[in-house]
Amino acid sequence: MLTHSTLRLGQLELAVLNYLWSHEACDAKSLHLVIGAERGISVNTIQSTLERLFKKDLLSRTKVSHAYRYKAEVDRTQLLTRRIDDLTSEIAEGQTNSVLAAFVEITARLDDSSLAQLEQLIAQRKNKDEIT
Amino acid sequence: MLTHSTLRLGQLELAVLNYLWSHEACDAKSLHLVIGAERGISVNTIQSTLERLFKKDLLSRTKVSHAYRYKAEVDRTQLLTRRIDDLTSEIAEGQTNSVLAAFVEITARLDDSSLAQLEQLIAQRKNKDEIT
DNA sequence: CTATAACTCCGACTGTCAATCGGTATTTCA
DNA sequence: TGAAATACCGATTGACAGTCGGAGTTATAG
Repeated sequence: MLTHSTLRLGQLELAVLNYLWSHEACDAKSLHLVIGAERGISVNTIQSTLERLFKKDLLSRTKVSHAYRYKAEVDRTQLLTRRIDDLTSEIAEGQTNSVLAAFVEITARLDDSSLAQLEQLIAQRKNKDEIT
Repeated sequence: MLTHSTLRLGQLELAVLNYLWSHEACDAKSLHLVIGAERGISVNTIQSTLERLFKKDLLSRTKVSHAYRYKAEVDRTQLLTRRIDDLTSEIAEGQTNSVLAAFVEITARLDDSSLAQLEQLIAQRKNKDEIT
């Protein structure tokens, strides 16, 4: 019994998501032009990948004429949060101190501007909590 | 061509790691007693899993009599850091701001003091840079 | 209104990898 | 030296992403 409830994403799925995170809604055909053609894969492969991501609720779609236009339903931060949450339950088993230690480890490698950005994000968050 | 350079770990591999993170070095037999028996799997399965983790450099081993004793070679924080780094390159493509936002999001949910703790660590870091 | 082009959807096949375990080789110790 | 314990190899299964062909459906041109 292999119950992998954890969200798994392949290379092509990630490429699609990454593209849609910085571009407008696309149909399979135009996505094939920008990420499929250079890989030498068919439009159908892009199509299947889009459907899979749709079924995973990571994309939404609307029919325009006779083609679907796909759009990212979750953003980078949401997906990262979800994946890190998965890691937390898998690896840290609820022990939060290891998670924090990893965050510190990673932030320690950042440059000054990123560090300042992080400070600002924290300040925003603290502010929001106080208001609510 | 499916080049999944990303480190992937199954349920049993994680169970083994989690156990070894909080216990002394073990051989396959004793590990089977604590995590294998309840799952109704054979000692050989534990053995294979240990070997796989060893090949992945996540465990080290020393021969004691005619059995290997396995010990975790990386700790929770190191593995978390590595996996989050993987996510960063997969999902964030080097853009750190989304990663930082996810950190803040997760940290904020932990408990009241964690966010302040993270903030303090950043302040220390910035201070250290100014001195150097 | 119909034929064709475009698109969707389903199913099949492949490759990868964790899980699983049997069988054989090897090692230790009585 | 032989029996018991252990390691190692190989085969099998199951899950899932990637891949694409073909059948079915829809839209638009003529």
